[in-house]
Amino acid sequence: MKNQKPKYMQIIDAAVITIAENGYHQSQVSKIAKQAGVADGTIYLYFKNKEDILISLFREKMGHFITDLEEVTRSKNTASEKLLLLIENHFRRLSEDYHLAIVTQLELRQTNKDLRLQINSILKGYLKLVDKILVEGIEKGEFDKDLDIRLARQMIFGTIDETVTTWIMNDHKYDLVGLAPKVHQLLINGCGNKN
Amino acid sequence: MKNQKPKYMQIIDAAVITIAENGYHQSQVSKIAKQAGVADGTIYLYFKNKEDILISLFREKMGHFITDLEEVTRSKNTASEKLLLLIENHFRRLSEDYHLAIVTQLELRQTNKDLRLQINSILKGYLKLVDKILVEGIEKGEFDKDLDIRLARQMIFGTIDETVTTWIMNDHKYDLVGLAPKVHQLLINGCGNKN
Amino acid sequence: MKNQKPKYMQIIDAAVITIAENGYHQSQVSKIAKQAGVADGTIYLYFKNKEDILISLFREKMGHFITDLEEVTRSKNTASEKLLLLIENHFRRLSEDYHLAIVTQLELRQTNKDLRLQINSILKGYLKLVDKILVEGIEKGEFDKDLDIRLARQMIFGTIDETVTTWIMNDHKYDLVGLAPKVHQLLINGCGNKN
Amino acid sequence: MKNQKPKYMQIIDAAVITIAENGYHQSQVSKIAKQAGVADGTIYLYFKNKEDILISLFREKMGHFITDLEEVTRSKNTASEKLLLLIENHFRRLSEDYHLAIVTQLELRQTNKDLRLQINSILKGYLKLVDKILVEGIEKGEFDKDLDIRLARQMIFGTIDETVTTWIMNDHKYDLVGLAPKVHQLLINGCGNKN
DNA sequence: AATGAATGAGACTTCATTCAT
DNA sequence: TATGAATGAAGTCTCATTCAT
Repeated sequence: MKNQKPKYMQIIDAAVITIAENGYHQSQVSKIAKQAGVADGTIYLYFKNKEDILISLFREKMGHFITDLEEVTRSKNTASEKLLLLIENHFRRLSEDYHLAIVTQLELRQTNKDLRLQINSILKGYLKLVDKILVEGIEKGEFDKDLDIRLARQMIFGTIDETVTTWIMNDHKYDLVGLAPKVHQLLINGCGNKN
Repeated sequence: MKNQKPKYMQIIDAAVITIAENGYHQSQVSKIAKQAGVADGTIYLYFKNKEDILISLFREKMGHFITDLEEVTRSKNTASEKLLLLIENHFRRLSEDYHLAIVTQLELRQTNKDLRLQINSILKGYLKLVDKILVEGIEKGEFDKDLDIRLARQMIFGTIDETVTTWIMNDHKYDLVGLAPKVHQLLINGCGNKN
Repeated sequence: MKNQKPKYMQIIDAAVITIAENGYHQSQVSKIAKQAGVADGTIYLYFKNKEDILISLFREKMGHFITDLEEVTRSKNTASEKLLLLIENHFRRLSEDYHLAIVTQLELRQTNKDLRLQINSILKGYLKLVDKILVEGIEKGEFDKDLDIRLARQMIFGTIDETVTTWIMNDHKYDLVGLAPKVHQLLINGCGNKN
Repeated sequence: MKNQKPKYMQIIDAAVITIAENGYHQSQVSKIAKQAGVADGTIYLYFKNKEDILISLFREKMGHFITDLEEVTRSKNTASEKLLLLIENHFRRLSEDYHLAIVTQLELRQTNKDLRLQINSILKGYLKLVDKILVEGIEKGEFDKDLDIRLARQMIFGTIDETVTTWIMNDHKYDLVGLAPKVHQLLINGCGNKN
């Protein structure tokens, strides 16, 4: 693990709260520092610059998430079951940390192209996991053998992402995790073997 | 040689090019004005402020698009055919105007919440059209009668959106329109009547 | 008379209204033009620049006023009576045109030094009239023969001016003209106990 | 070599000099900052905005002045003597700081209504002191028992103010403080012949 | 004479980052 | 390590004035 020092995570957690509550453009370094209970300058002892806070935030929070997902899905036998677990975990994770959900779904997208490229590279792990499940499903005959993996992955990720974003935009007033089975069914139908 | 385009559209087109080429945060009003071939102050004869350029841009470009889609889909009989037309048109529209694609998929999302709320309200027309197709499909027995329309809509929009974004992130090096039938098949399977 | 063309006075009157209602800094040339019912550019056919409108405004409105005062005071025999007439006329004039009062007492003072120097030179005629009354009063034995004319003039003008300004600042909610006799008495007698 | 003055007063003093020498409208924040020997941004660590500099300037410079006047006049027994002290101190204060005199008499009056309202509220203390002297003078029989206090106050303030402004407009080429006794005499006795 | 669309210079303010302590 | 006062670059918008019609 990169940095076990308390202040490092302290600042990242402060950034999540600050950004969720004030929005990305109203989250000045000084505001994050105050939330973290450190001086402005201290931030720069732990992060190269402001962008580095955001990338680190995403890496720490989503990196663990992806590792967890890999472990969890290993326990299931079928691709379909793995996909359900993935969706459920994804939804649960963001349901449990509403601040983080706002930050990753809404606020972190207001950043420039460079930052988003770096975020995408972190997301690659997630997409690779989806691909692995798809390949396995095809091999096992659960999914259509002519399935275009790239498109299927985009459908799965796009649907999950859009579902979460809509949930946030509606002030998370309904149960997100409860939607998992239905979303799973939709996606399985999409990938499914028609015959 | 006078430019016959009214200044209003001239400035919007200049904004699309400038933002696509320089990124949202590097598209100063002065840069847009220079691209449009007008003085900085002229911008403010046609737009209330910078944000107004962006909202107008989206409304002009996407508003027409939605109206067009409504007309085009009317010509087809089945919901499935309508959905295919919708996907094809969406892909074609953004394929044909790569600058616009970058702006709507990447750059316009870096804006503040207010602006995105306005953009979302314009998008409502698109989402309503998707809903209409879904309802029709269910009534005609093409789609599962227990289909959750909101989730299906999120799948359709999320998949299309993610497909376009990925295409742009990969520097549009493959044919987007050509993907339409396969994307359509994936989505139809998802919504489809299983029995 | 300098300019008898209707538009000239039309623009000056529009300037008085616009400045009185919106304040000096919110009275753009375009706003004055709209109030006058002419195009922006037309203003520049009658005035060299914006400052010229203000100077002309002051000259037209106050120039006549000073000429009038000279005539009116000629009818009286004593300096004291002349001073009373001067005060009464000054107060009446501004009471009758509240817009003009606001403009000359408050708004026109927010201008730069150059403009105020020109305004002061117009005011010279007024101050000369006061001086003439003072000299006459001394010669006739009404006033102290050792009176410092410059200081006395500053007292008279300063007192009148301050009285009008205070009246405006209090939203002209009391009768200004009615104060004339008392102000006159003060100036003639001062605060002193005569016995 | 560090400047020991706290930055707050350093900036206010710089503003007085800058405004006196360049005029209000040519006193950009950057010019004041340069005069103060600080960076532009530093201004905003001590003042909310540009207007706040001016209000603070007036409060610091005139607030103390009014407090001083209250103390000084307490040492005298008669209202007449107190008035003389007030005039002398007023004149001396502005004679000694010519820059400040220009700023308060000419430049600060070119500001918008909001700012002037705030300035007026600071001036209230001065006017109250005048009122106190007048009341005392009436009670002691020095002044006419029928004296209209509001008008008398306007005469006193108006005369003093006009005298200072005229002195500045004449490039302070004569001794202002030396005028105090005569101004005092005028105000006490008026223009009238005492015989 | 009259129009009014177009011009473009100019300034306040913010905030990521630094560095002396 | 930690601080936080100080920095200074950079951009949106206004509005007096012009000039082609």
